[in-house]
Amino acid sequence: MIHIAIVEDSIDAREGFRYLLNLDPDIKVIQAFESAEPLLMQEELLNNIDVILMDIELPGMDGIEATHRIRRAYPDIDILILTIFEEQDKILRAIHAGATGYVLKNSDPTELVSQIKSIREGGSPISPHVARKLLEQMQKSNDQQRTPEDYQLTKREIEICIEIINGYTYREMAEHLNMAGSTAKRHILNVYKKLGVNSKVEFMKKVVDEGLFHIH
Amino acid sequence: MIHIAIVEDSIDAREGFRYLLNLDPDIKVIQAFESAEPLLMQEELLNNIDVILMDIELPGMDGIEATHRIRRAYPDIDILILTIFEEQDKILRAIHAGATGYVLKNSDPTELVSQIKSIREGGSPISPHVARKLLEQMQKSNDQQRTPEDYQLTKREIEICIEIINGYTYREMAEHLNMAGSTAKRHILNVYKKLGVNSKVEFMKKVVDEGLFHIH
DNA sequence: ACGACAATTATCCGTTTAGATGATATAATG
DNA sequence: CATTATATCATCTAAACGGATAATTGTCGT
Repeated sequence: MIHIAIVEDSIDAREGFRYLLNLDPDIKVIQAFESAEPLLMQEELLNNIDVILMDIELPGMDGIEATHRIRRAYPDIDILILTIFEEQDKILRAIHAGATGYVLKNSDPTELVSQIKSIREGGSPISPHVARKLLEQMQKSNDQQRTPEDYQLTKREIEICIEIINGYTYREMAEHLNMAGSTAKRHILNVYKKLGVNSKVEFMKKVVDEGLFHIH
Repeated sequence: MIHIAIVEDSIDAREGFRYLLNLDPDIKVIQAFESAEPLLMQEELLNNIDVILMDIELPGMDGIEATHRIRRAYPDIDILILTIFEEQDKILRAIHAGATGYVLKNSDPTELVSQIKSIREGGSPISPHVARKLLEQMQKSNDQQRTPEDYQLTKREIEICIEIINGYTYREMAEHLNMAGSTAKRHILNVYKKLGVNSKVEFMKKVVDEGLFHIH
């Protein structure tokens, strides 16, 4: 039996979902809310539900913020975003807030039950248009990735780059790599020329922008 | 009419998909291949198909590499990965290679037609288990994000931080913000104390690591 | 053998930083 | 009212940095 709470400000949608879901013998809608705050205060309820259907636009706290708070306090609850919004911005924020799925309200409502069941089986239902936005986001960030080879950095220069990224001074990196400070500097300046930058900070920026060297 | 090519090494699966898809009046399977290389050489074919169903494990070039090459040369072709693999690694590589969708072979085969049609309508069908892996990936990297507020940076200090990130010197940022260079410095050093760093480079590293300030 | 490049070191110069110290003014807090 | 935090400016020092120039060594390919 899957226990469900609904947070949805439109009474029609709210009661529609409640009715639809209760038709399934494996699902029980415990309570439906028109805003997030009342749900957040029901501690004993939150300890006994499995899935929350969450709208984004709500009076008071929005569904993304609510998702964030609930997931932090009750990591076992799965939250399925159910909304009309398909802006990349909202989608990403919802996912970062910890949403388990993101379904558009214009989807086939009869599929909602199978989507909820799929959540309990370890899946994350995502409407195709939402998924497209996600993929585009992931592909975009990967578009103009560069590598040290693209700039024809030499072995030694690459070592130096890593030292810079780790915040060392000329002297320190020279010690680590067994060379004179002046040599370390020579290499760095060559790297600057090759990358077209003029300082460590610009260098760092370029490294981050282009994903040169995988930091962390 | 949606024109389709299939790349799938198992003859049973290949002919099964071909049969299944040809049942739909809006879909026509132009050709089915058992490996990627023959498809890549059919230039005139590639100029006339809309969607490719692509397996990952193939004799010779794998489906991910094939996806990469096709997408680079024919960006208008949508590629739907259709595979048994649900490892995060393969999923991510396929997406970075430019896949438009990623469906598991154990999905309901009768849904394949609607998934292909959803692609042509700008969607990206993704099996729920695959989507879960994607969301987990996106959420993981977002775990220990910090904000300027977490370090109680003041308005002025935040302005200074942005100047640093943009690579300006004390003097330059002082001009931009209408203050003396010494004041700019004063602020920076305060920021360093609050963040626990000792130089611009360490500052940059922290900003990158913790996602303080959204660069770009 | 020659040239091109990588790697190494050094020196000089002016600028920029980090760090310390001190001072003033204003707003918020207790 | 006293205290604290913020914002402002100045001065000083030592270290680090960016830029230019020059020289030596080894390797690789032509």
